Parts: sequence; C-alpha cells; structure tokens
Amino acid sequence: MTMRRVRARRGEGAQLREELLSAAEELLAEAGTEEALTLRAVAARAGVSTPAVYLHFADKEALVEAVCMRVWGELGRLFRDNLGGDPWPAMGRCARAYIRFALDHPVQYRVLMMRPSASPGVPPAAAEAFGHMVDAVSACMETGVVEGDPAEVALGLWSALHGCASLMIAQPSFPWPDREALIDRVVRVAGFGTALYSRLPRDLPPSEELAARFDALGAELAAGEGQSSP
Amino acid sequence: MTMRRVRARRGEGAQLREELLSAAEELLAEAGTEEALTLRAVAARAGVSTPAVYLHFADKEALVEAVCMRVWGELGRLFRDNLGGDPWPAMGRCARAYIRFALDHPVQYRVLMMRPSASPGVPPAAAEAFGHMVDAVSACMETGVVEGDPAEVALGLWSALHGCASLMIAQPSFPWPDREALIDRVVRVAGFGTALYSRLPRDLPPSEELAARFDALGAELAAGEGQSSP
DNA sequence: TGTACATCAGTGAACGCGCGTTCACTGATGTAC
DNA sequence: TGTACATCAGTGAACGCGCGTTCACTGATGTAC
Repeated sequence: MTMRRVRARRGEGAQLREELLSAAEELLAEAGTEEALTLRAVAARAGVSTPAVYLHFADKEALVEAVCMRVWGELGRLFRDNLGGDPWPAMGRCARAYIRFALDHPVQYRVLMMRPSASPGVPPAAAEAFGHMVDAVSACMETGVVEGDPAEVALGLWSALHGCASLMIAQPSFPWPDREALIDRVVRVAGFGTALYSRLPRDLPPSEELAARFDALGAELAAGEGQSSP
Repeated sequence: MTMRRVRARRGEGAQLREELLSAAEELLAEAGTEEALTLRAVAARAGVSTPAVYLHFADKEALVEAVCMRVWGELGRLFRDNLGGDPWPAMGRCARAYIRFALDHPVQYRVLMMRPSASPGVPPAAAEAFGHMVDAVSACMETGVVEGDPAEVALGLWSALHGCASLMIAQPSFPWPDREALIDRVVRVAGFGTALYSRLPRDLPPSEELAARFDALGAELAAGEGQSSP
C-alpha cells in the first residue's frame, strides 16, 4: 500500500502515465507473468484509484504493451552505447550487454519476447533496437571478417543471444556453467560460426580431417597477437 | 461440443487420463496460452463432465505439467531417432529436427520452455532429452572435431537451437529469411563456432588479418570433398 | 478585483463474467457367498 | 445360478473469488468577462 498520490495540477495529468508505467514494470517483475499483474495493484502502487488507469490506457493490454515499448527502448539504448571502435569487438560488447540485460531483467525480457504479438508488424521501438544490431553487423562486413546479408546475419546472431538468455531464464534447473563463462562461449561461438558460415563449402571432409584443419588454424592464430575477440 | 464419452469399464478408468491429455494438448495449441486453456473445455472435448478431470489430475497445474512431460518425451524420441552414423552430421540432423519440431508445435514449445518452473529440479523426461543431446556431442568429441566439456557444449548448442526456434515463434513480424535457410544457418553457425571455440586464442589479430585467415581456411576446405556438414 | 463557469484529474461503488474447485450424489459392474 | 454388496467411474449443481471494466459523480483550478 503506497501513500495517496497528490493530484496533478491542471495540464500535468500526463505525469501519471509515467508513474503508472513504472509501477506496472515493477509489479510485473514481482508478479512474474503478465496475467498475474493486476490493474488494481498498479493503481495502488501509483497511489491512485483503479479507474484512473483508464485515463491513460485503453485497457490492460495497452498498459502492458506500453511497458514493452519501454523495455525495447532500453535495449536500443544499450546497443547504441556499445557501438564504435573496431567493429568486431564492438559487436561482442553489444552481444554481452544484451544477454546481461536479459538476465538482469528476466521477467521483463520474457514478457517482451514471449508475448503473442497483439498488433501485427514490428513496433517502432523494436525496429530501432534491431536496426542497431544490423549496424553492428554491417560494420563488421566492411572489415571483411563477416560476409552475407546484414539483416540475415543479424537475425542469426540475435537468435544465438536470445537462446542463451531465454534458456537460462526459463530453465534455471539445468546444469548451467558460470554465467559469464556461458556468455563468453555463446558470443564467441556465434561470432566464429558467423564468420565461417559463408566461407566453408556445404560438403565438408570427414570429421577427422576437419578436426586437423581447425587445429592448424588455431595454431596459426595463436602465434599472432591483438585484441579483436568478438 | 464433442459426443458424450462412453463410460470406461471397471479397471480401465486410466484411459480417460490419456484422453484428457490429448484434449488438453489440442486445446492448448488452439488457445495459445496456458491461461487461456480451461478445464471446462478440456473435459468437454474429452466428452466428460468438468469434475472428472479431478479423478486423474490434482489441479489444472498438474494437467499442464503432464502435457509438458509428454512434449519432452516427444523431443527425446526425436533425438534418439536421429543419432547414429558419423557423429558430426548426426548432430546436425538432431539440431534440425529439434527446430522443426518447435516450429511445427509453437504453442506447446512455448509453454514447455517459457513456463516458470513449478517444481524445482529438472524433470526426468527433460533430463532424458537433454541426455541425448549430450550423447550427440560426446560422439563428436571422439572424432576430435569438437572439444570441451560435453554438458557445457551441449548447453551452448541447445541455446542456439532454442534461440532460433523461439524467436521465430515469438516474433513472426521480423524479416525472417526462408525457414529452412535460417535453420541451415543456425545449425552450421553453431557447429562451426563450437568447433572453433576451444581452438582459437582469447586475443585474436585485428579484423583484417582474421578475415584473411578465415578465407584461407575456406579455400583449403573447398578443395576436399565429403559429406560431413553439421 | 470579483465571480460564474468550463474543464481537468481524478474517485467510489458496483457489475458481471468466467473460472477453478468442491460436494453430495448415482448408476453400472464385478465379486463373495 | 441367484443375489446382496462394495467399488469404480463418473455427474449436476453450486460456491466464491478476483478480476477488468463502467458509470455517475466530485472537487480543485484555471479562464472569460
């Protein structure tokens, strides 16, 4: 039970909208699922009567949707802040930041990703966040380390990040290794795999020869030095 | 509305359990979410009164849980059927089968994976399915093409598959490429990335040199021939 | 400067639905003697 | 072979809760004159 909110002054009714959104996101994180979130609780936490929610949102659906748009916005900002510099490590930074965000906000992330999409089409905030991923990939293509269609490669990369994050969130009982170790593995596996995907032929030699080739590549690269891990 | 079911003969009451499970899985797929599934509808589809559900399941939760165990069973069978032969391509077959199953049963897959786990610990059916994935990875390690801890590598691989499947299911509005093309990309990216992960040093040369090394590897392998794609 | 008035930012109470769940029961069927 | 009886596989009706949503309203605040 929160204190009764002081009524906004005239012309400043929109303040309540933001306060309702914050309350809804908090309560969502506590409740665990969209269905367990109630308008009554949201209104109470904002210090307002239940029908006041309807002054700013058409219905519960619209409120949850607005919370999702907020989370997309945060994800977009995260990418933007990690771009720049050598593109290959920059892509790695974005990827790690994405997974960490998901693990730090598991409920929001699950609702964001797993909700049967209400309105068709990609919401603008989501498109913007994805656009930054495509940018990160495009930059890698200019240095030649990654090849292919930027949007398709970005989707593949996103799949890998999402898989790691959502599986750790949803199946915490499995024998997960250390969180940072797994993030490291997933990001590097996705990076190396993406770099090789367009270069290796469809039909590969038998496993033993393949193993020998990969060993040789590793030995060659171990000799060099630098800082461009994905 | 389905026809009234004929009452089972004495000692054969357990038949209803299976019929309720089938009805529940069907209706779940139609309803789209666990919450939209009602016991009334399940009982009606099985041709039985609502309280009859309680003869076989403690509550709704137990019914949904039992449906999930069924789906885990199907996934486990899928893996088992795709093992055998050269381990590297076998792993690829398992991976493809997994993603296809998820895309063919999107609602079941989402409920299976995204439900906040009711009881702690890994359910036996899930552990068995995951065990088959570990087996597939272990076999690859014996030929030397993959290195590392089998369970950890299997989790990384699973992440990749799950990411692809769940993202396509949850975000159908994104500009996905052809389904099979994406599956191909994800499986090969995960396979190549996993093979390289343990071989490449932490610090890599700058992007340009890296690109040249990858190009060289591709050219060498293009000369050989065989059938061991992941 | 005073005052009537429109508007804004809410409130209180209630409706009504649909769901999970419970309870007392019933009728067929196999079994003991 | 007949018959009383226990048990199994269900049924019908209702409870009660909690939720989203609606409706008529209220009191403060800025504005026109």
